Amino acid sequence: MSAIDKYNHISIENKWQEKWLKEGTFSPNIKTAKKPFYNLMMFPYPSAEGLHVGNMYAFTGADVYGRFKRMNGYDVLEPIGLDGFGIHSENYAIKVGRHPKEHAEISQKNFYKQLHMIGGSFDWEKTLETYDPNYYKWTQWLFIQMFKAGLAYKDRAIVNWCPTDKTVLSDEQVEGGKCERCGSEVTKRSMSSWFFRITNYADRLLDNIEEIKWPEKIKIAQKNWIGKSQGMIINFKNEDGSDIPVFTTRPDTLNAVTFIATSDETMYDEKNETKIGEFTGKYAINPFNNKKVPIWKTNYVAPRYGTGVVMGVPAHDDRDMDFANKYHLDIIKKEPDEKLWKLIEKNKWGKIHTNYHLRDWGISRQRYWGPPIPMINCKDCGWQPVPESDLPVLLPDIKEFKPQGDGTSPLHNAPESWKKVKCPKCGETAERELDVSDTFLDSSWYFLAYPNLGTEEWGGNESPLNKEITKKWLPVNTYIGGAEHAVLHLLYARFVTMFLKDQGFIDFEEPFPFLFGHGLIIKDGAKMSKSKGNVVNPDEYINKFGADTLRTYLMFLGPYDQGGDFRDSGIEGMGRFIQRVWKTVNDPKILADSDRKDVYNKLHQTIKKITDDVSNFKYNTAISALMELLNLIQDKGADSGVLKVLCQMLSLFAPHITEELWVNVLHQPFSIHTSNWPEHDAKYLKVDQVTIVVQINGKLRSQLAISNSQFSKEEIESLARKDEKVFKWLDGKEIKKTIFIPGKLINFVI
RNA sequence: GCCGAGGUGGCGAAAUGGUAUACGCAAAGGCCUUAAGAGCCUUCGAGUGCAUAACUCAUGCGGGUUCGAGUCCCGCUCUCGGCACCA
Repeated sequence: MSAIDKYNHISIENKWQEKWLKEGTFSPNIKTAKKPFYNLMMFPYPSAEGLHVGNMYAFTGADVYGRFKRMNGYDVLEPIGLDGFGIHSENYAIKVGRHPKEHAEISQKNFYKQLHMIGGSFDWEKTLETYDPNYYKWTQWLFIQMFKAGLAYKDRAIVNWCPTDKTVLSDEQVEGGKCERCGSEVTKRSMSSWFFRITNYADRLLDNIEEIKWPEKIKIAQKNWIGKSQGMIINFKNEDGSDIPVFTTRPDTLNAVTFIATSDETMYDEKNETKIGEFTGKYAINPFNNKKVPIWKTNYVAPRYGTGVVMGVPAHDDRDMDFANKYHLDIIKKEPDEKLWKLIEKNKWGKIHTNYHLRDWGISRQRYWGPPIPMINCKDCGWQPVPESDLPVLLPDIKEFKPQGDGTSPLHNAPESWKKVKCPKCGETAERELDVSDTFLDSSWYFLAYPNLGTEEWGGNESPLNKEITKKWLPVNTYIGGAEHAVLHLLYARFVTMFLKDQGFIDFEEPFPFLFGHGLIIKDGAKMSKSKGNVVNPDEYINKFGADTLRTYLMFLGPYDQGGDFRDSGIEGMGRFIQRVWKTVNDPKILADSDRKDVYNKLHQTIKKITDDVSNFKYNTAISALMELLNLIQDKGADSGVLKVLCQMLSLFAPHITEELWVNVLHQPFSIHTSNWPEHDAKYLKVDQVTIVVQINGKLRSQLAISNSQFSKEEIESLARKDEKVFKWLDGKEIKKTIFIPGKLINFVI
């Protein structure tokens, strides 16, 4: 390598990160931006170990896109912050014996340090943390708006209870009967909790799915979760004449009902496929034919779906059939009758009803590390919201913050002076709500906050949203994240956005019209997990190879929407590529007179390909095109114009080394990241030397090198027939048909 | 069970219905070096073959459409994700 030094990533990456920060290179002017483009990656929660390579994969893929838009003339806002409130952070703090507040400070420092190291084009003037009182003031404000609109209510209900985290969970936070955070078996408990009426928005949440550009699988997951099903509620009669309402999507099978199955909260088991039942000794009367059918208590009817009672139709439902077989109940084989629908309505035996799987969002958490729910209970006036001018309700700094386990919140340990408060309505002594709100409420609106940080509104009391700025920057242009939030964050954020629109605070109702779901990074063919000991820590690799190499490698692994397999040997190869770029651009010999024509053709093909690929998030093929270009440059030489464009294209993936080359080797004005994205010149794409493929019956038999791609079918055919290899195949055979595709191939059918 | 994404060299992967295996990794041989490392050059789907001649066979399996199928259609199968007694 002689005269040219090996690239030293440590000093150079640091140097440019500091320079970008100092110059505000990636901080658009929120007020005056002409072409605003909001490029957002899903909010990270700072985990115990710090930034995970999976986070880095997500952020880098989003960052590449943001850089591309910036170089195409957009004022790109790419903010980052921490979703640091919540059970996850709190549990870790408990584990290491720290107060959550103290732990948050430590992990914030570490997380932001790592986020600097990965070289994202973040706007460091626009960071936020959900545990910052300036932020959760508005989370509490949002709760109050919900309450004022009649969409927040407190009710005693059967709720999901996680015995390990010692708190209530929403339906969305229960996955296959287990807590989505800690994996413990979730139990049921009757408790008084706050709920948001997300079910009021079920139809809009469902209908709008058609209009948003999201990955199909995420859209389907939301549709299934909302679970709209149309049917009827039919009233069977008890023997005393009272109603037994039954929800069914198959009223046309009312003529084949042989029993009634009721749910039982204590018997119900989501995973148990063995049907258990108990005859109640009572009978119900079918309104259609006045037939008496037995009423059974069962474990297979979901208590919180429909009316919690099902009409048993063994002939048309496998579950009912299993049950009837087990307990020797009647089976009536009758054809379904469409006319029954009308008959039921006409005779008022029942009415048309739409049922949803979606249920109201349980917001209360019996934990410490969250925003206190801003409500006050007065024995005379009932529940009253905290006056908005009194927000935020600060989370009291208490020593006994651990979850209690008896269903009460740790805020019971707060001083009386905090718990007792004057009723905002009558002024008498009243009590604060002691639960905190769900972490997912914090993250349901954070994207609205970033552009509004620092505005007059943000510092005021009316609403955190400046109308003009919000209109300018929102909705989010590209939202990038994993599919694991399909029915959690993504559903809540849509709901909250719709609500704020209805309240007149914003004028759009879909927060993320475009969502790109990236794939999952695995290690050596297996999912990363602590127990397997194969978790990739990005710091190690950044120290060893540099952020540029790691970023480019992650984007090269495979298609961005499919994820990829992280292998140590692979990243070494990418390290070699980055070193080769350094060496090539620094090499004075590369500028020597050379076969420029081939290089220019390749360059312009590459510009076109990379522009197309990056527009479509096909980063892996964009990088391979850059490798091909570099290979050709090494082979044939290049002028500085070619080298500049090479650096610009690579800068999306490897921002530091390319800045260094741009400024200090190619002597271009700072910064490469705000330079204009290159455009391809069509004249270089016209290839004057083409290869025509000659096929016999669709099989490749020969190739013709042709200097003019405009040759006619006749000219090509005669050239092909003269070809020795082709002649051998055609000799003595009758040509039935000739297929010709200009500039590409000719196929003789014999 | 339902829904979604997939199955291509030793490996990660690429291919608007038109040259399958680009790009990279690993491997082998060579150059350089006192040596090692780094770097550079060459080879690299399987088979027959002296061959860098020619041919045959290969994109999970079986059919089909087409001059031509990894790509489109039908039927299987396996893997990975998500949902699930939702009536």
